[in-house]
Amino acid sequence: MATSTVENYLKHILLLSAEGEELVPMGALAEALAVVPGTVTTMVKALADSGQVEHRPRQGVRLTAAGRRVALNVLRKHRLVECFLVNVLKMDWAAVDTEAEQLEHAISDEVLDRLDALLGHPETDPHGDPIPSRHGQLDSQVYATLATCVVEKALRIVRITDQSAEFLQFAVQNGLLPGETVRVTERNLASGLVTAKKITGRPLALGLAAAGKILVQPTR
Amino acid sequence: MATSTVENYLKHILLLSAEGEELVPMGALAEALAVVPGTVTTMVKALADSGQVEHRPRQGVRLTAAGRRVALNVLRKHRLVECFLVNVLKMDWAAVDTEAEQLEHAISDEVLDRLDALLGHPETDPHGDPIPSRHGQLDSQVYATLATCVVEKALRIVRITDQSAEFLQFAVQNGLLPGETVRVTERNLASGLVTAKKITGRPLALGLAAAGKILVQPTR
DNA sequence: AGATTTATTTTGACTATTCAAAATAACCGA
DNA sequence: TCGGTTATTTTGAATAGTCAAAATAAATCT
Ligand SMILES: [Mn+2]
Ligand SMILES: [Mn+2]
Ligand SMILES: [Mn+2]
Ligand SMILES: [Mn+2]
Repeated sequence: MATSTVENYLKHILLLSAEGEELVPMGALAEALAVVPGTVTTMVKALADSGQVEHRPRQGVRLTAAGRRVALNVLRKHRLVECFLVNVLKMDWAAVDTEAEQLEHAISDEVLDRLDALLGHPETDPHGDPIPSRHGQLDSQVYATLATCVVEKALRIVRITDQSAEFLQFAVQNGLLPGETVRVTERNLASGLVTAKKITGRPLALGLAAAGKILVQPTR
Repeated sequence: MATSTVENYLKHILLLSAEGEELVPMGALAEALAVVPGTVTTMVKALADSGQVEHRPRQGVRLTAAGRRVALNVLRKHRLVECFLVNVLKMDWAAVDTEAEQLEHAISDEVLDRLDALLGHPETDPHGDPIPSRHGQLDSQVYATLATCVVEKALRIVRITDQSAEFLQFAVQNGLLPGETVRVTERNLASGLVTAKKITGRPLALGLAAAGKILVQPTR
């Protein structure tokens, strides 16, 4: 029923509202969807009429329960498709987001379930992003990032939160992949510079913004 | 570039022009696409403007070389996706056409190539329909059907030319699948009745129209 | 408070795709 | 050759989604 435009709006509202409550500003949504703000206002009013979102004029949007259900299903498709593309078709880690952006609207729930089984019910996609369960549960654990973690401690990378091919390529080239172990050796808030080191490797310098996109966890 | 609407128009024109030359009547196209004839006239004129088809007013449409290239690529996607759904995901033979109808517009050429390799470069889809090659070659062999074949001779089913779930379910239930061997024991043009028999099985009666949808080949 | 900047909404217009219904052309039998 | 099907095209209108630019409200800064 929902067009792929509607699915994209709902998915991005979900993604931009980190956990549940918050109102997503219209401008942020416009930027995420690459449309002008006026377009978002128009569409959001339509989505509100169909009961998928709540629109607080001048403040932002938030998903209704119905809208959230749709959004989670689309997100589940997106991430499972990425798993399939990487694990089965051996596609480039950095390229699959673009592919999944289309496929998430084209696969049925039936295909979704079979893909899920084929892949062995994965819990995260290739970038470490959690896959919503078939019943709409989404892991919302908060992780430290290379910009906020303790210094001089070995940490496991769990997730890369930037889907752009450019950033992902940078990550691959420097071995910053989910599962790898790193240690921040230096962090200078003033200069905005973070230095990280993999167990076996030369020190790597990156800016605070980039460091903040790499989520880590204590190694157990 | 081409929207999925455009891709569907081109694909159906290809399908309706059996081999190359013939003009496809506007009405036939309208029926295949499940839109009213006026819509087809409008769209076909637009497709002609963009150089994908040639429109002979009051006579029909035909693909240009450019349009044919697009159509073959979509058809290749459709049929390879069907192979994937049946062979890898073990989906119902009768249901995959509907799924592929969407997926054919969502997968990239890159994914297409990898699927093709994963499947071992199949030559036909699960219904026996030939898969266009990566370079646009489409097998156009003409086969006999249960409505036209010689009587009392063992023949191998090579293809079922009706994508509807209804007909395909009927075919499965009676074991009329590509690869199976059948023999027409009786054919009465006047009554429009054909009786076929599998090696191991009771005689099966079907109408001429249905019989014409089952393509066969001499067993070698 | 008053002026300025910034975010959001409105307005008017455009593209793509579709339908209903009326107009027209082509074909066909008598 | 005329009148009646039948197929196709036209016309007018609708829906979904989008943009540019102007209007407005809210927030921020003297
Ligand atoms: Mn998408
Ligand atoms: Mn991802
Ligand atoms: Mn299609
Ligand atoms: Mn098929």
